[in-house]
Amino acid sequence: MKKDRAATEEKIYESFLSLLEENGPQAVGINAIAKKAGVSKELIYRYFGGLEGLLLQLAKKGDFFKSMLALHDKDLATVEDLKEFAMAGTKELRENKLTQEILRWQLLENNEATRDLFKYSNKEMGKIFAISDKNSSLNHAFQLMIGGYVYFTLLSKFNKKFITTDLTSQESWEKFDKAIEKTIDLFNQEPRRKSTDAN
Amino acid sequence: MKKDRAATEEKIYESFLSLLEENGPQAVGINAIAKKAGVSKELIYRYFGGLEGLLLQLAKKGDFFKSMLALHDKDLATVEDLKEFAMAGTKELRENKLTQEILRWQLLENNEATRDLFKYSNKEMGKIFAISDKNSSLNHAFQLMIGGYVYFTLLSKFNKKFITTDLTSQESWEKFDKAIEKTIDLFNQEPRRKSTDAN
DNA sequence: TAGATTTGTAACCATGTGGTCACATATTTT
DNA sequence: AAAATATGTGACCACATGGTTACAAATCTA
Repeated sequence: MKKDRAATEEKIYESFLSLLEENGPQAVGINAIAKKAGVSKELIYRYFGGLEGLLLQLAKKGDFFKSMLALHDKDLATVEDLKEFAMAGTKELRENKLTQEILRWQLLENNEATRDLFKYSNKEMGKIFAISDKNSSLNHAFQLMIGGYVYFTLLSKFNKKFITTDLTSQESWEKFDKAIEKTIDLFNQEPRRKSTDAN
Repeated sequence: MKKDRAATEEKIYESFLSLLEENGPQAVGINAIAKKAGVSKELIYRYFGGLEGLLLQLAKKGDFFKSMLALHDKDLATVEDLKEFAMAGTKELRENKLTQEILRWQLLENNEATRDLFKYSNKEMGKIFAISDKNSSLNHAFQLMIGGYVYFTLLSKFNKKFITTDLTSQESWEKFDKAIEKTIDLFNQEPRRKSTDAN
C-alpha cells in the first residue's frame, strides 16, 4: 500500500469542504468525512486534531469574500461606487456556497470549535459594512437588506419560494439587487436636512 | 399508578414546545421529548404518531402571528397604516420564540415531517407581505428588510453582535425599526414617475 | 541490512438515536 | 366479579456518533 501523508491530508480536507458545501453544517462529522475521504478517521485526529482543527484550517485558508478584496481598495467615495460594491457582495453571496454554509452555521451554534472560524469570516464580512458605516443614515437599512439577502440565499436551499417571490429564478435576485440599489439612491437623494440627525 | 391520557398528551406536547423554543430544532427528538415529559416514548408514537404528528399538531394549534390578525383586518390604505403593520410584525418576530425557531428550522431542512408545518407558518407570514404587494416598487425592498430582520433575530441567539451592531441592545432593534419606517417613507415620497415601472 | 519512525487500518468502546416489543397495571365494559 | 380495553413502562433492537486502542505495513534512518 502506498503512503503519502500530504495526499491524504488533502483528501480529508477536500472531503470536509465538499460535505459542508453540499450538505451543510449538520452533515459535517468525523465519521462522514473519513468515509468520504476513504480513510481511517484516526488520521483526522492525528493530522488535524479532529473537527476543530479542520475548522481552524478553514478559517485560515478559506476564501470567503476574495472577490471583494480588489474592490475594497477603491475609494468608494461616490454613490455609484457604493452600489457597485454592494452588487459585488450580493453576487459573492449568491455564488459562494462555502460562505453560505458558514453563515448558516452561525445560526445554529457557536462553541469552542466554531468560534475561530466565525471570528475570521465575520472579519471579512465586516469589510463590506465598513463602507456603509460612513453613511449613518443608510447604515441600518443597508444592514437589513444585506441580512435579508443572506436570509433568502440560505432559504433558497430548501424552499422554492418565499411568499410570492420565486427563489429559483434569476429574475427575483435581480429584483432584490435593484431594490438595494434603489434604496441606496433614495437615502442619498433625500433632501439634505439641517443636521446629522438622520433617524 | 394514576392514568390520564389527556394529561400525558399535554405533558408531551408542552415538552416538545419548550424544547423547540429553548434549544431549537436540533434538540427536538423523540428521546429528548419523552425524557423531558417524564414518560415512555412509546406514548409519543401511540398518541401523536411520532415527531411528525407533533409537528402536525403544532401546525394546527400554533399561534405564529396571532398579534397581527387584529391589524390585518384594517384597511392599510395609508403609509402610516403600513408602517404600523410593519412594526407589529417586527415586534412579533422579536418576541415569539416559537416563530423564530420555526423560521430557523426552514433554513435547515424541508422534508415529509416538516412540510405541513412550514406550509402553515408560511401562509401566516404571507399575510404580512400581501400588504406590500400592492406597492410593487417597495415590495422587494420590504421583503429584504423583513428578511434581514428575521436574519438578525435568529443570529442574535448565538451572536452578541453583527459587525458593529450590538444585537443585545434594545437600541439596535429600534434603529432597525426606524430604518424600515424610513425606507417605507422614502419609497412613498419619491417623485411620482410617469408609469408603474418602478424598477 | 537492521532498527526506528511514520503512515494507515480495523476493531473496539461508550453513548445516543429512532423505533418496536412484551409485559404489567389501571380503568371500563359486560 | 370477570373479561376486555386503555394506559404506561422498561427492555430491547439496529444503527450511528465521536473517540481510542492495538496492530500491520510502508518508509526513513543508521
